[in-house]
Amino acid sequence: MLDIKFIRDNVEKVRTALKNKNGNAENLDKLLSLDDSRRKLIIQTEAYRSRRNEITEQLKTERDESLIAESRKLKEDFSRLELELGEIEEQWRLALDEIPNVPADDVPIGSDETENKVIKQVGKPTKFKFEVKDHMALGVALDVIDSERAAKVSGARFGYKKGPLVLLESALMQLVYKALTSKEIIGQIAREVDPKLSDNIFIPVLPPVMIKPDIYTRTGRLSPGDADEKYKMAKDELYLIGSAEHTLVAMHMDEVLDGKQLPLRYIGFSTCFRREAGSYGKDTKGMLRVHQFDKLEMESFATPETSLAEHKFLVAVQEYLVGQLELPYQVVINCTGDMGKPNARQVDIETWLPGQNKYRETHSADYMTDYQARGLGIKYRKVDGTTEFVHTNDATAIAMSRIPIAILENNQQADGSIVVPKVLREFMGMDVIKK
RNA sequence: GGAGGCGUGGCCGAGCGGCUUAAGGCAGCGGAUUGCUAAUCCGCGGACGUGUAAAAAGCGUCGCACAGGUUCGAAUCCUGUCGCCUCCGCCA
Repeated sequence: MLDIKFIRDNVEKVRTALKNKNGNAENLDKLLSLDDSRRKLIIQTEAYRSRRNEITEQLKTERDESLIAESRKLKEDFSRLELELGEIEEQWRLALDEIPNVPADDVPIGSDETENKVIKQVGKPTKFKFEVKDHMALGVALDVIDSERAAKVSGARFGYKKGPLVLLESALMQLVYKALTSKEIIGQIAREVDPKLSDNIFIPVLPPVMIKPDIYTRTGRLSPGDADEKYKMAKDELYLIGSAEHTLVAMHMDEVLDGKQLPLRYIGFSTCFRREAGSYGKDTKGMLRVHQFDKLEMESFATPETSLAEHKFLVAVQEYLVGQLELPYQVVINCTGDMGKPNARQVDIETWLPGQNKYRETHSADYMTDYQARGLGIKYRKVDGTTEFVHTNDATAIAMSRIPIAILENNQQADGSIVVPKVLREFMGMDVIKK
């Protein structure tokens, strides 16, 4: 959430942000009116409490029936006020949660993904001397993808991945762990972004894949509007996470971190669950958009001074990984209408998919400033001894259904076999995937 | 799922109806003192409201897992919820 004081002092800025992010401007007016009521009620209830405390203080030394009567009377009167305050504060809180983060200055203004801006292209779309197949045609022929049986067992948008494809995913994981826990590699990538940036390695984490509703809300990732996108366990009041980010960022909630250990970087692996409720008819064939996939996600807690550089660093790590795999890609800065509610800035990496003859999103990097940290109560102790909210960043390292698809499609041969990227061969124990 | 125990500030830990303004200690930060370091002494630590151009000071309210209740008054008593620990049961 945003700081209410910031909202009060920057109403027009927040209003513009809300409009640019396709939010409802009425939410802000509602919040401001609730904020006004809330403050008035606080002043009233505090006056009552102050008087009650005075009475209590006097009654410490001697019993006085008239004071006791006054205190009783006060309680009757102000219990009604407190009830009202409680209701207003609840609505105030909900309204505050609905206000999105303010986009960074360089974020393009636009209403949907068509207005995202390509800021960089690396490599060229792969050329073939034969007719290109998509990952489903390749995967079925190689007997490494089976979505028909998955449909019988679990429904649409699921898949069985088999054989060398499983080894390929395992190899990708090992590549990520090896790179992200290497001081040399991380240090080098960091220095190229900003010479002052830390070379702290990423700590591997296997986080829970279920999360409590209130914690989910506090991450800024569960609004009434996007609840439809989440799977919920009916009996247990738990959601299945859509990304390891959700339980990684919440790992340090209500904590005060030691400023000296920042940036605190994690690489989390988890299965991700998405209902894809609003995507009927999109990417219906194949494994590009599925209900369940595995993903390695980077999460970083940094100081406000370094967080933007940290965001750019995470994009650089993504580029390093895609570069290692020798896949053609482009870097896109998302426009205001196509970024998440908690984001101040969002950069996507789109990898070339020959089967679709298009660049498709394989990575996303989210710069949240203190928006999530405020909701989750994550602070750090500064050198002067005071505390402040940390800034959070998250970014995809490798998303499993999509990068293997890119490898299958970009590295296909005329005979339907797949050349394994050089960096994965040692982990996979094979150079070519063939029937 | 059953039985018992326990949740106090960044950490440890006392308090078990008003003497608490949450003792004391550790760590951190600021200051004083000091050839340096160390030691010692003093002060500060959260949230909200008010205050301010903005801050700060000051003032007030809250804050002892969370939510209610009893009481003139609750960290302390009562109820519910959550979490952790021990044992039993189940289980990869």
